[in-house]
Amino acid sequence: MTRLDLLKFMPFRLSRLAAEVSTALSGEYIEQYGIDVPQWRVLATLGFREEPCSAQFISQCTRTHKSTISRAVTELLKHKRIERVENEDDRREFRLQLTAKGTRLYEELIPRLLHREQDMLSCLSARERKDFATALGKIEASLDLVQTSQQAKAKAAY
Amino acid sequence: MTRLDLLKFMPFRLSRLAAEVSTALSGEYIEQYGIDVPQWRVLATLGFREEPCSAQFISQCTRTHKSTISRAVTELLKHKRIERVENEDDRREFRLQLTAKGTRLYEELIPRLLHREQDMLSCLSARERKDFATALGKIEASLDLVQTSQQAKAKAAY
DNA sequence: GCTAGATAGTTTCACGTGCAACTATCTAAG
DNA sequence: CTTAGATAGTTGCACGTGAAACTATCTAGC
Repeated sequence: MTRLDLLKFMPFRLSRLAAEVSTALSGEYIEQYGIDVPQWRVLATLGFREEPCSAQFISQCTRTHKSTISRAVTELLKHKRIERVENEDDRREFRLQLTAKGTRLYEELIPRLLHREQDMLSCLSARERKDFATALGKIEASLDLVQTSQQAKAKAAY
Repeated sequence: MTRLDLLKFMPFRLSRLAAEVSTALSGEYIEQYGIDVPQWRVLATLGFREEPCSAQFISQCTRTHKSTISRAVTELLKHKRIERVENEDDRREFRLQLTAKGTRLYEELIPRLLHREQDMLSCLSARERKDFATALGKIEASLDLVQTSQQAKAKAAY
């Protein structure tokens, strides 16, 4: 009889680890500002890029369902952390960007989160960290998860 | 201004990868039998161990909320894939075990899932796979995620 | 042997999310 | 110009999940 140790089964380990990491992060910092994971993803995308982005673009970049992004955007708008700019060329689409308030929030959040990430990886040597990231990249690629911003733009454009 | 590329941020990558792997697995095989992830976790735990386990034990092993396990157990019982054995020593607790039907299901599922896992990791060399698993183990350990069956038993016992 | 607190498991409730339907707008074909 | 189909974004709905309350049972202290 073939058996399977769940604790050594990669899908389970990934799921467990992702859940733990996510709650560790959102619990300590994100929740503090009353923003949840989807809102954080919107902020992170807008903060990282220079140009304003459409909701569609954010949805594809972050691989988050458009309705989830829509609700996150609504919430961020309500708290004036982002703002919408009408797109003259296509009035279905809105360009989103951080407000001054949103930028401050972003700049407060980033160092903390990066620090947390480093904390989490501090159990690995520099070499191990690099290899781990590379392996992750290969798996992502094989699952067709690698969405470059170029591809997203291309997709968004079509 | 410090920036953060979400696509290179480990927590995001883990979350995305875990979600993708999970749906790939559950979509193709688990859904086929009408069992969801929590039910699969119960089956996997019961199938892997020889002795019947309590719901509590499964909850701790799989790090899944006890109410979720409770619902999964109810569903599995309904379809006669597992059965309950009264515990004479402690009548609050029920011991769970696979039925013959459940065992057949388990034995059908395991090879497929293991194959899927290998598929997923086929983009890595043997060495890379080993290193990846080791790194994952270190991160799990640093987050105190490593729940050995011994610890679970100890916890369950107290 | 009673009582207070702990524990196993269930159930209720609130909430976040994906899907599908919907509105508004754009584009291409005739 | 009109119409059919595509696309951006929103909303209603169904569902799964975690927290907390609840029931039944166990254990320790008196």
